[in-house]
Amino acid sequence: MSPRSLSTYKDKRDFGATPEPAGAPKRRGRRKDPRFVVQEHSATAMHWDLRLEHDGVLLSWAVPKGMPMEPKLNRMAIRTEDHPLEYLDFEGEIPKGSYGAGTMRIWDHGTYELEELALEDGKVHVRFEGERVHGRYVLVRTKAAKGGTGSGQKEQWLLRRLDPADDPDREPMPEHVKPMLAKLADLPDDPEEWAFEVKWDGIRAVLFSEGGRIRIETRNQNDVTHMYPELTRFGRALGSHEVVLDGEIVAFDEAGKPSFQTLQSRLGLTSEATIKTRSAATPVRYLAFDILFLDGRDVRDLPYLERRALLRDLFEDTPFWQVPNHHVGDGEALLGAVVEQGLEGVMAKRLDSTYKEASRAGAWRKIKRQQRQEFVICGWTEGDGRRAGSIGALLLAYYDSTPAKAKRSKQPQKLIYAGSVGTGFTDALLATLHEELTRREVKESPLDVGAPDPDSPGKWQNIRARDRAKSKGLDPKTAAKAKRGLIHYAKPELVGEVEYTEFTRDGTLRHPSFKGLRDDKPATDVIREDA
DNA sequence: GGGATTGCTTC
DNA sequence: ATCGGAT
DNA sequence: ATCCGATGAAGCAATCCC
Repeated sequence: MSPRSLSTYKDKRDFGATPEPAGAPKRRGRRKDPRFVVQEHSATAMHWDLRLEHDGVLLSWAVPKGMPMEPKLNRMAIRTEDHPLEYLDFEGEIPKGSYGAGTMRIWDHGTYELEELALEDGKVHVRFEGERVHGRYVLVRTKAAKGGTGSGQKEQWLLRRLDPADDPDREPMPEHVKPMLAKLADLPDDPEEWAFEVKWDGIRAVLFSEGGRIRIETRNQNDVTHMYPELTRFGRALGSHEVVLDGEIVAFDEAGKPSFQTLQSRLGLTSEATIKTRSAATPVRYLAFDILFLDGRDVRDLPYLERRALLRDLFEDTPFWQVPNHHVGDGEALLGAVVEQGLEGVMAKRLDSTYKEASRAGAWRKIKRQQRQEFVICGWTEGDGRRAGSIGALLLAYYDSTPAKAKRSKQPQKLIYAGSVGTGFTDALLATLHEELTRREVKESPLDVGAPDPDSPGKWQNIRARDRAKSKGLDPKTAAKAKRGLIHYAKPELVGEVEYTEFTRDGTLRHPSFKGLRDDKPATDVIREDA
């Protein structure tokens, strides 16, 4: 790489195809201070190009993560070929197939003062006077590159800011965030104090973006960035902004409805190939509903509405990332629409609330569209831990037809398994249930369809018994046997009311919770009511 | 190789 | 996820 | 207000096992 010659620059380009300037080395004008430019270059990989006017050309480095804005932070910089001076003003689209194809935008420009320039020694000290960058910086060639052989090898440098950050109040971006939580509740009585959003049935995801690159964490701070390649380009859309967003990763079914079930084929993937095919078959969308950090400012202390305003202006919606709407005041209308469309529910957020990490204290509420109906109790699983000797969960079922219909069609009623419920009872109720069910215990399963079958494997067997068996030192085989004894059946006489969100594809209840025994309805009248 | 089981994560 | 109970 | 430990369904990955 020889300075003052643009041969490398020209060799790499076809000036019939690219809008980039052809240029030639120029003699220094009367200009006092040399100029510099930082261009944001969305090419194969997002990066920034730093160029310094010197000796009739632009000395150039590609900086993958952009200009460091605070001291002590090293950013990698790859020395690239000198560019012509005209490139100081270049902005535009480099067409596909050309060298450096992609969008080039001027991120900052200005003048700089040269304090030291020793390219041979791998050392450049400058003081930038730009719009975004001002201060002293140093570029140092790394030892690794120095020892490298061959002139064609790219030189690796480090770019570092020497002066304190321009903004003394600048805060570091948080590395992890525990998402704020919502309390299950009804619509607030003072709706004018609240904003309402759709509750999206996906997975909670905090998105960090820095230097055009994103990182996505689940609510438990698990890194799932690589599981959603279709979101990678969101980083480019955010450019050099440093941001932390809170939102939801959502998949949509054929009908265009958000569907957790659909999303599930995207969860827990590790194989690169599988991720690729699944992301193509079932792409997800990132719905950003909050912003927690922006360009050196922790905005979690701003009230909800102000955060929403920042968020709305941060990027343009695409099919892959969007800012879903919020509605101030009218929660009932939104809830009505949500129910009508079969969505999961509504979030209510206090207009004046700040973002409180991991807090479920009530500034956010979730109002869920719950289903509830009666089910026949057909048995139970034995409990564990403090439930030992009592009930773990109740086996639930419903009849496929009413007694009248069964009579007309001369088909006997069939009991259909509907999953089990293991929460919602007080200790007292648990005791009552245990007694009532024990009194009705039978050997054979009363279930006709989807019945838990101890002799064939199935997920219904997935009860905590295996854990208990293990803690007793039993081998897995014995544990498997052991758990067969942990299901008890009962005459299908008791009727209980259960709240749930929906039936799964397999016909069992999602998020079931027990609401109480009902004795005002004969068991044989219990049918599925949701469809 | 493939089915069953277990582990872990999401909700 | 939901829930009850303990802290 | 928060935490803890019971419990639910479902999917993928790793391992077990024949």
